[in-house]
Amino acid sequence: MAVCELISEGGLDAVTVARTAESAGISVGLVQHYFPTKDGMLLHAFEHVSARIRSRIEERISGGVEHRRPISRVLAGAMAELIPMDETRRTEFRVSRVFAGRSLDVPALADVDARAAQVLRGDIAQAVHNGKECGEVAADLDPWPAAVRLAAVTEGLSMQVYRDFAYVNGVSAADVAASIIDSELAAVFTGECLQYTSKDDA
Amino acid sequence: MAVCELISEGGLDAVTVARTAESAGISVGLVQHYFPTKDGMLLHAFEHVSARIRSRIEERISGGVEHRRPISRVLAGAMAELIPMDETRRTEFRVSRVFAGRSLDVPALADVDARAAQVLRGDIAQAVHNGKECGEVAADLDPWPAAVRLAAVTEGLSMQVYRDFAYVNGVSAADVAASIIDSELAAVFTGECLQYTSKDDA
DNA sequence: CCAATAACCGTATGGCCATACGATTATTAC
DNA sequence: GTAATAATCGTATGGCCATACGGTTATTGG
Repeated sequence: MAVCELISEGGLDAVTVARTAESAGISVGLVQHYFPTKDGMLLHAFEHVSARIRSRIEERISGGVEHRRPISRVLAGAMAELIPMDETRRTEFRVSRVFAGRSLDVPALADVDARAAQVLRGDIAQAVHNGKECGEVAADLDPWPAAVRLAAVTEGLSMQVYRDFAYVNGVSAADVAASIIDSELAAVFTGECLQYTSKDDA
Repeated sequence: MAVCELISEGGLDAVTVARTAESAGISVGLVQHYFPTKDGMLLHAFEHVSARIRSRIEERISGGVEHRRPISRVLAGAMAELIPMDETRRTEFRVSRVFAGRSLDVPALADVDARAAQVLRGDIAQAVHNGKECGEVAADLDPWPAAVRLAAVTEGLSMQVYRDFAYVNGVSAADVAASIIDSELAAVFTGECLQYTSKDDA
């Protein structure tokens, strides 16, 4: 979608109907034909990128499960998908973050954003749950707080990595991120975080 | 600052020079007198809120250290300061997040954002380092990756909490966040995350 | 073949906004 | 007291943009 291209280059301000039309090689009238209002166009674009990211993640998980790879490895790969470490992921990150920023004021966008986050946590929780049946995860672990934790650390890391792309003393930010994700997964899977699960039940 | 008020109500689009002037009870000409350009005004506002948040965090840390409270408790309090759990923190979160969104396209804002993140990590790392001297932290722990991890989890949690303010089956999002922060701190302080520190050195 | 529907175009317009600008009043410095 | 500097105002303007609108060409269904 042309909108995403414009956003990634110059942010939401760069997205005018005229420019979008030009960038897509069509006329202003036509984009109006498809999207009577600009807000609708933006909403559609946001849904579009959310869906794409989501399907990548889900493919990665289901693919890994099919190949009987250990759940922790599968999740590590899926979460790494969200870290902006190469230029492609970086632009994707930028686009969804711009929309997320706008979500703070536009309820329709906030919906998409919230739903995306919810789905991600759901997928993670599902994977953790599967891990139980394979004996990879402690049986008394509540998958939901675990999923919140994993989703949070991934999202937070993605921003740290985005800001400081090249990192301290030679170690790349992406490597640090991967290591942190690994150790988070280990923590969750060895049941180290049971402590707050039980605390919640109190 | 009137700008922040407008942002928190209607996002950056709601911030026009005229409205800002009105909201501040002055004339358009006067705001021009102080900020020849609108971008400058925005930049100033962003610096303003960044500095305020930062000073709150730093006070909290230095205050805790003075009272000889355990570092892990001090850090937990400082990090909780960043979680949007009440209405005040929520609007503050919204404002800084709106600016962060714009940072993706405006280098000047990106600078402020990156610097703020850097300072936060620095403060955390310093606290962790102090914990060593008190024997609270394993001596061979590199404070920097630990700080990255803690900053990331805090930032990620703040967004999860913001999106789903009221949370699943009666447990408030803020409680979950606090528990997760606690367990993160425990993990870092017991040296559980040494694994990625050593991996980095390899 | 022909209507109706969809794809597609270009221009016009009314609104909003950042900034420019000149004027007016307070404050300070000498 | 006066000149210079700062604070303050109101209006004008030129630009950009979303949307409206009327027209033209394809596509399709019967």
